[in-house]
Amino acid sequence: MASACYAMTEGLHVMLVDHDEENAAEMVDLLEFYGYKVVSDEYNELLAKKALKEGAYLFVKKPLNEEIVKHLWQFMLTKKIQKNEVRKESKDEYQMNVDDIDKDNIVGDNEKLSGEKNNVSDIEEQSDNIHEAENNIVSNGECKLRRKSRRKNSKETNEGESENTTINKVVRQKNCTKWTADLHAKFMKSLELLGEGRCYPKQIVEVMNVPGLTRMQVASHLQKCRSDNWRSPEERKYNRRPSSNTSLGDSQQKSSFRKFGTMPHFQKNISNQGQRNPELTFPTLHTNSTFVSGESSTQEPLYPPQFHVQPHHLNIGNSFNNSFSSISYNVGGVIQQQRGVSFETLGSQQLQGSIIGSTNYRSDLTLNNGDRHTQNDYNLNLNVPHGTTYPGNIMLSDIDIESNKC
DNA sequence: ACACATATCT
DNA sequence: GAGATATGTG
Repeated sequence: MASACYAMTEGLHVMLVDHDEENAAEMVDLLEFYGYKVVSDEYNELLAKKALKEGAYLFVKKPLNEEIVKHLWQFMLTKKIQKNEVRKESKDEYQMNVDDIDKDNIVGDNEKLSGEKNNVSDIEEQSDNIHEAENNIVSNGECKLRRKSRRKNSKETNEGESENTTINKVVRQKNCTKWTADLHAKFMKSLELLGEGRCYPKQIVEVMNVPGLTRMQVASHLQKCRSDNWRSPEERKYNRRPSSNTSLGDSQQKSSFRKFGTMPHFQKNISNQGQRNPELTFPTLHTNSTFVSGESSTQEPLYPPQFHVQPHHLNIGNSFNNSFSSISYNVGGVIQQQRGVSFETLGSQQLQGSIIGSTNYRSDLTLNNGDRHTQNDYNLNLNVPHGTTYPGNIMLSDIDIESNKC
């Protein structure tokens, strides 16, 4: 290899963006000559800016000369060290590494660079350790370890990044689903359609029919909603949950009601409600004006699907309408709901209109009509006008530029 | 093996 | 705090 620092460059990827195909081809040759993996893309300024925003280390203005290309790795390494130091909060080590890499000295210390490279592939090593552990354990933990391994493999497959295995092992940032108001509304609508006892993440995903949305994401969102007593994100934002509702802490409360695998049945929970341990009685939320329904004990609102977790929300009747109504009337930070309003008559269309009218909904959005969320719904909207001039056309990164970080 | 609920992490 | 990921369970 042409460079003495190949050990450092071989794991690096350079995204080359150049509208001049001839020049791009030359640059690819040059970069590859020095051991960089080149990810060549068509001229795409949006992608370029996005990559920088997402963490690309360098954006070099062309024309590139050989010296720049030859030592791109140093800039990347410096940035990586800095990033690691921020994590470790170890200023001493940081200074040592920076000192070791004399910026005036083009050729770095191969041994130290190799060590740094090992840091880059920490994840690979951890992965190997897992496999080692699996091989060594033959007891009851074997099944669990297998499962762990399977999950791991499955995850890698699902990420759909099989084309570039090197990037796969380094890049772990995932797309971060933004639960926008409309997406959440669609989520809630799905719950309504599924009905009590059928609100499982898998079913919800299917009903929502949002491309790219996974069961895990829905499950996570479901968990969030449940943990906050089925209040919409907007509602949660402006109406804090009373902290003095119970003598038990949240964790204790949750563990007290942990039931795995199956969802509770509506009737069963109603009949059991009066027999619950008084210590486990849940607070009522309607005193916080976030929700209004009949005030009698038999008409306490129910926030499905997890009745056993939120028994204090039980309501015999159209529970979902109540739940949705709560959302409708509390978005935008203003509680508009009035006591005594009957939500039994609120249909989904009313719900939809209410939400759209008070938030930033897209006017063309309709719930559960197969409306596709394009990639832009989940990725950054850079909104960069065509023709914007950028400082250069080569970026060096060790992250997945297609992913959004939380 | 799978999906779930919950805990924990980022 | 939101969302992703890990863990334990049925």
